[in-house]
Formats: sequence, C-alpha cells, structure tokens
Amino acid sequence: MPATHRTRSLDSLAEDMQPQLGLRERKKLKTRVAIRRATYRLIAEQGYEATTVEQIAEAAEVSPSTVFRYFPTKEDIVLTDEYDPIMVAELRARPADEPVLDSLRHVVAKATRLALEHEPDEMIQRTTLLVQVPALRARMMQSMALTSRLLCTVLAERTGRTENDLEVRVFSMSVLGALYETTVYWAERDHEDELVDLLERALHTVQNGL
Amino acid sequence: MPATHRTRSLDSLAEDMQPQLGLRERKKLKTRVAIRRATYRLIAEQGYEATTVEQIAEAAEVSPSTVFRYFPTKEDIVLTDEYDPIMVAELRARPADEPVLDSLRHVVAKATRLALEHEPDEMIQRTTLLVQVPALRARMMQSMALTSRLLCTVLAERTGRTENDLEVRVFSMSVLGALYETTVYWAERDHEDELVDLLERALHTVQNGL
DNA sequence: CCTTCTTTTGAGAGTTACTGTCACTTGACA
DNA sequence: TGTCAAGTGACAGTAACTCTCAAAAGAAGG
Repeated sequence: MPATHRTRSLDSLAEDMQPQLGLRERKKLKTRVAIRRATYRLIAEQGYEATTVEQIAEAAEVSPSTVFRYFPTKEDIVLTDEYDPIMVAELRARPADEPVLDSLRHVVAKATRLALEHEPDEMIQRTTLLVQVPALRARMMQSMALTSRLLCTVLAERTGRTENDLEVRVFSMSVLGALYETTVYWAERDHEDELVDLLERALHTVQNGL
Repeated sequence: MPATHRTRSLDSLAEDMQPQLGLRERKKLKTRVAIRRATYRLIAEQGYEATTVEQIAEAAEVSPSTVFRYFPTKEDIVLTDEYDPIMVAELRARPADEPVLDSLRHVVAKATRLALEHEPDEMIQRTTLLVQVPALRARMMQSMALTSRLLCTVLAERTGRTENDLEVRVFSMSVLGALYETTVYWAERDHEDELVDLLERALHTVQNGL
C-alpha cells in the first residue's frame, strides 16, 4: 500500500526519524499511526459519534482491544498532541528577566507557526471537531488543565514562587483558558483568520483587560 | 420518612417555597431532590465510580429511566447548579460605569457568600469530588464554558462590543478559568481557606498579572 | 537454525452509561 | 366522573470501555 506523502504530520515525522529502533518499536509506531489515520478518515466521512471503535479497529487492521491499548479513550485518538513539552522547553529557554507574557507571546507564536506549517490538516480537523463535539471539548479542557500545571512549574521557577501558589495557578489557568477560547474562535470562523494574530490579541487582552 | 432539616440546600429551599405549584410539579420536585440526595449519600459511602445509576434509582425509589429523564448524565446529578442566572442578574444590576472587574468582584463575592451560607455541605462535597473525579472536572469545565458565554453577553452590553468579539470571549474565559482554578485550589487545601478571599485574590491576579 | 523468554496481540465475556419505544398510570381539568 | 396529557416503568439495544487468558511474534543466546 502506497503511503500518502502529501500530508506532513507529527506521525509521519515520527515515521521518518527511526534511528534504528527495534522491529518491535517500529511496529508499535506504525500501529499508532494506522489507528489515528483510520480514525481521522472515518470521522471525516461519517462524523465523530457515528464512528465506532470497532470500525476504527477494522480500518486500522487491528483488534478493538489493541485500539484501547494504544489510546485510553476514543477522544484521545483524536486529541493527543505532543506540543506541551516543546513549549515548556522553549519557555525555559527565554531570558529569565523577560516579562512573562512577552515570553509566552514568543513561545506561543513559534509553536503555532510550527504546528501550522507542519500538520495543518490535522490542526484544522481537530479544531473543527472541537467546535462540533462536546465530548471532545470537555476532554480538551482537561488536557488544558494539565498543560496549565506544566506552565505553573515554569512560572514558579521564574517568579520564585511555589508551583502551588494560588496566584501562579490562577494566572496559568487564565492564560490557557484564553488560548483555548481563541482556538475555538478560530475554528468557529472557519479558520479564516491568522491564528497567530488571534493568539497575539488574546494574550494582549489577558495582559491589559478589556 | 422524616426529612433531615440539618442541611440547608437549594433543594430544600425549593421544597419550602412551593407557592401553590400543582401536585404534578410538586412531585417532580420531590423526585429531583430524592435522586440528588440518594446520589450524594451513595457517593459519600462508596465513591463516585462505584455508584451506579441503577443503585441511585433504587435508593431514590424510581426507575433508572426516570433518573435519566431528570438528569441527562450521571455527572449532572452531582454538578447541576443554578447560580448562573442569579449572577447574571446581579451583574446587570451593577452600575454601568463601574469597571468590569470591580463588578465581578462584588458579584462573585455575593454569590459565593450566598452559596456558602445556604448549602455549605453540598458545596464542599461537590468541590471535593471535583478534585477526585476527572470526569466531573471535565464536565465542570464544560459548564464553565457555557457560563463564559453568558458572561460574554453581559460584557458585550457593557462595552458596546459584540458578544462574539474575540477580546470579550477571551476575557470571559480567562476570568472563568481563574474562578474555576480557585475553587479547585480551595478544595485541594481541604476548604480551610476563606473561599471569598481566595476568589478576591484570583480576580486581583487576573487584573494585575503575576 | 533452534530454543527460551518476554512483549504484544486477539478473542471473548462482562459491566455500565445511556437511548428509544410502548403500554400503563396518574394528575389536570371540564 | 370521564377525558386528555404528562409522567413513569419495563424492556431491548448500543457502544465505550475493562479483564482475562491463550496464541503469536520479536529479542537474545547457544
């Protein structure tokens, strides 16, 4: 079966750089990718709810058990993304005396550009689904809360506070909330705006209020 | 069966003020209350996941079908709260030239005090569950997003913008995110702080940054 | 190449939240 | 009291998970 090379994705990236992983690991990666591809395809054809895990398993040529072994929930097949650690690293790399929101602006812009040029299709399909499917929105917000905790750690380092400090946590969460809402807004308006610009405006609003 | 009058709740409040509702409506209210009481009791005894809807139905002396007729999901039995419309009304009642965050401070403080004096037990149990059960957190955040849209409407009126304005939406969401995180923080620290004070600090942080 | 150990997989059975249907009961109202 | 609408329960069905266990397949050593 000829693999499509038209869409570039994190998956395909991961496929490429196989620095001599054992056969076992390579197969695992392939299965993971196959499940995700099948999922995205089926959902595009039938919609999220109409697509059952059984169908996904069949399309990916694995058993349903295997699907659940790779992804804890159906939502995760769609939503899992791997940008958090990258963003944390970038954030730590910024000069320590730079105002926090400036750092965030830079990092968010960079990560967004990276994501947009790297896997634009997935990004659009994912955010579209976010608008359409409540279950996915809920799950997304959960992962947003997780990301917020990561951000807390970095902010704590910067400000000399605890990562459990109320102010740190509130600030992180309100930033993440802002970014989330912006993403939804972008998708609602059919991705016609420049996401980077929207995010810039969002962070500006967080900083200066209405 | 003698009803406990030790705990004051919205439910019991609603029970009291029955300004001549028909028998039908009164029965509906009673069923609703029975389901919720049973749920809270069972969850306190066994935990959230271990409690099945069937058990709840049995304890509330209704059929499972009826439970689902009253609450769309198991999560909703625990989480449904009715403060949103009150807060919106209060917010509209504030002077139009008052800075938005000042209005919010007042309204949030008032609603919180009301809730705390009125149904402290439910509030504590609910927020405790919020910390323990991921599914409830997710659902809570979803309802937070809904509340955010309400807030958007009010903010739009105030600022002369659209309720779909990016800045309005981002601001609403970041405020709500802040309030949510504060609630979780409160519960995580075993409700030992004064929630009103924490919320005040949270809104201060939203206004002035870290 | 063959053996042994370990990881991964698939098959199947079970649980539970939720949906839809339909006949029956029970308040509302004349 | 009888008629109508609203509310309820029983039942059957779906789909997302979970658990268990035996078979398959890669890794490692002789």
